[in-house]
Amino acid sequence: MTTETTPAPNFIRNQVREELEGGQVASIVTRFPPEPNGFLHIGHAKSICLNFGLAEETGGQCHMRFDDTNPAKEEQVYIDAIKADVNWLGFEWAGPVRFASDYFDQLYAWAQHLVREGLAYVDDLSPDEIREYRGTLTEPGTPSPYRERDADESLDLLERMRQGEFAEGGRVLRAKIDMASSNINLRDPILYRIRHATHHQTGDNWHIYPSYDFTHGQSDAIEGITHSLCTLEFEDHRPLYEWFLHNLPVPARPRQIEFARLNLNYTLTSKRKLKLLVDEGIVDGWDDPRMPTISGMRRRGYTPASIRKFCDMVGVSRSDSGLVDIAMLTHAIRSDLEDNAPRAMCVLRPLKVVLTNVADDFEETYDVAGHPARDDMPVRKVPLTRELYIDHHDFMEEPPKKFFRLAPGKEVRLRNSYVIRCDEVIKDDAGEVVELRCSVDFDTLGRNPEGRKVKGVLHWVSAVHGIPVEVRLYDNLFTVEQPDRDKDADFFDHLNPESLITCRAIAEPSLAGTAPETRFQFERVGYFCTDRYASTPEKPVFNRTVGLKDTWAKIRKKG
RNA sequence: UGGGGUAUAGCCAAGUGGUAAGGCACCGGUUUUUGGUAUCGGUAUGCGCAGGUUCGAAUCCUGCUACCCCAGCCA
Repeated sequence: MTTETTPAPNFIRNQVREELEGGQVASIVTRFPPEPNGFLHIGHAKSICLNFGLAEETGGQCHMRFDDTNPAKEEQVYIDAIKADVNWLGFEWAGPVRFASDYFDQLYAWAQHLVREGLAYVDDLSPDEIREYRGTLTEPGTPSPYRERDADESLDLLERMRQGEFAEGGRVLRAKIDMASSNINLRDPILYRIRHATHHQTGDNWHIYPSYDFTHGQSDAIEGITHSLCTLEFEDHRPLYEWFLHNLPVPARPRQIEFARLNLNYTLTSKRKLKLLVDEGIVDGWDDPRMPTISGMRRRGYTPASIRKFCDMVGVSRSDSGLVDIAMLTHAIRSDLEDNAPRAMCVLRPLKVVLTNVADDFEETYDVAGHPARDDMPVRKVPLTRELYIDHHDFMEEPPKKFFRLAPGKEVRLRNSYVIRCDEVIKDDAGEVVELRCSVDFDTLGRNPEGRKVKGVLHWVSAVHGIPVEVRLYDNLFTVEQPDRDKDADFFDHLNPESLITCRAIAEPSLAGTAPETRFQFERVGYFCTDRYASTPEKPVFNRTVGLKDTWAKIRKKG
C-alpha cells in the first residue's frame, strides 16, 4: 500500500467529525449494502471508500451487508465476487458478513405490528390497479378499497401470504400513510410482495419478501448503524425511512445521508447495463478488463491503491450533474505504477534490425536497473545481438519534422545500449519495410556521441533471446463520453471496435516465467499486467492497463 | 405544469460574511539514455442570472433560469 494523504474534506466527513467532537455520537457505524445482483463497479468503489474509509479514519466500524430482498435477481456468485472485491480493495468489515435476510423474522414481526397499529393493510388490488390508484406526479392518488380493512383480516391474509397460499401479484402488504402526498413514496408504499422463489440464503422459507424501503432502515437500526450513506436518488425515500423508524419499536435511530453517485465519461456505471454487455457477449464476462467493474479493473492491472486514490481525488458532494473525466482514473494508476512498477522492454509490432558492423555471433549483455529511481528492484540482464527488433511505429521512411526516431540516414539511441544509424531499408515484394540495416557507433555506450545530439531513444529486444508473448491492448469500450445519454438510442451503437487489439509481441528475456497478475512498465509504451487467468509463466499474456502519456501523438495530431 | 435536489475554470472539488484551496486536463520553461518521470511557471477581476442587505457577499435576503431524481409488487 502506498502512502495516502489525509482524505479531502467533504460534507459527510465534516458532519461526522462535528458529531464526534460534539459528543452526539461516541463512535460511528457505517455499512456497505450491495444487492448481490451483479458485480461491483467503480461507482461502488466510491461508496466503499466512503463508508469503510470514514469508519477507519474515526475508529468506527463498517458493516458488510447484502441487501438481499429480491431473490429473483440475486445469486451466490455475486455474493462471492462482491466479498472478494471489497477485500481486494483493502477493506475489512466489522463482524460477520450480514444479510438483510437475517432480519426477515424481525421484519415480519414489525409488519404485523404496523397492521395491529392500523398503519398497514393487505391490499388485494392488482399491480395495474395499484398503479392507477397511485395517481401521477401532479394528481393525488386514490385510497384502495381495501385500505380500511380490518386489522385481524389483514393479519390473517398476511400470514396466508407468507404460507404461500396466494399467487404472485395477488396481494401485497402496504403501509397506510397518505395517498395524497406530494411525495409518491408516501402513497401507501408496498411493504411485502409475494414471490414464490428460492432465496439464496433462506431457501424456501418465505413466500413473501420485504421491499427495499421496509428493509433498509430497520436493518440499519438493528445493526446500530449511525450513518446510512446512500446516493441522491434515495433522497425522496428519506421521509419513509424515518416514518418506519418512528412507528416501529426499533432499537436505534440511524440517519440517512445522500451523496452524488459517480459518473465517468466513456464508461457505463449501471449494473443493469453492464449486465447487458455480459449477457449479450459484448465482453468476456463481468471481469473483462474493459469493464469498469472492480474485478475487471483488477484484471486490467489497476491497483487497489490507485482506485482508492481516484475515489479520494473525485471527492464526495451533492452535485448531481457530475461527469468525471476518465483522465483522473488513468492519472491515479499511472502515478502508482510510475513509482512501483519495474521496467522492461517489449516490442509490440516487431521490425527486424540487423547490425551490419558486428560479427555474426556478436553478443553483449547489460545489467539494467529494474526501476530508474529505486534500487530495491532486481537488476535484469538485457542481451544485445546482431539481429534485434524495434517497433514498427519507431521507423518512418519519410519522417515528418520533429520525428526523432529512426529513418533512413538518421541516428537513434538503443535504450541502455549504443547509438545506431539506419543505412539501408529492405522491403518485400509488396513494398513493405521488413528489415533495417544499421551500423553501431561503438563510442556511445554509456556516453553521448561527440559533436552531435541524438535525441531519439528506442526500446528493442534481441531477436535471439527475445521471447514471444501475447499483448492485449485495451481501450475505452465506448467512443462517446456518455454512451447512455440518449434515452432511446442504444448504447450498443457507440461501442469502440478497437477496445481490444491483440499483438504478438517480443519481450526481453527477463520477462520469461512471469507469474499471473504481475505489473510492469514497458518502457516508452505503457503499463502492463499479466492476465490473472490467461497468463502462465510459460506463455505470458500481458494486458495493457494504460499507456504512457504520448506527447508525440499529441504533436502529430496538432499537425 | 406536484414534490425533492443541484449550480464555483474544460472536468472533479474546497470554501458557511473578511476579499476564490487543491487535483485532473491544457499551455510554456528546465532536466532527462523512456517524446515517460521530476521540476518551475501560466490558466475564474470571478462563484448559474438579476436585484437587495452590508464597510465588506460565492457565502445572507428576494426573484428568476438551467439541469438531475421520483408515478417498480427493483434497489
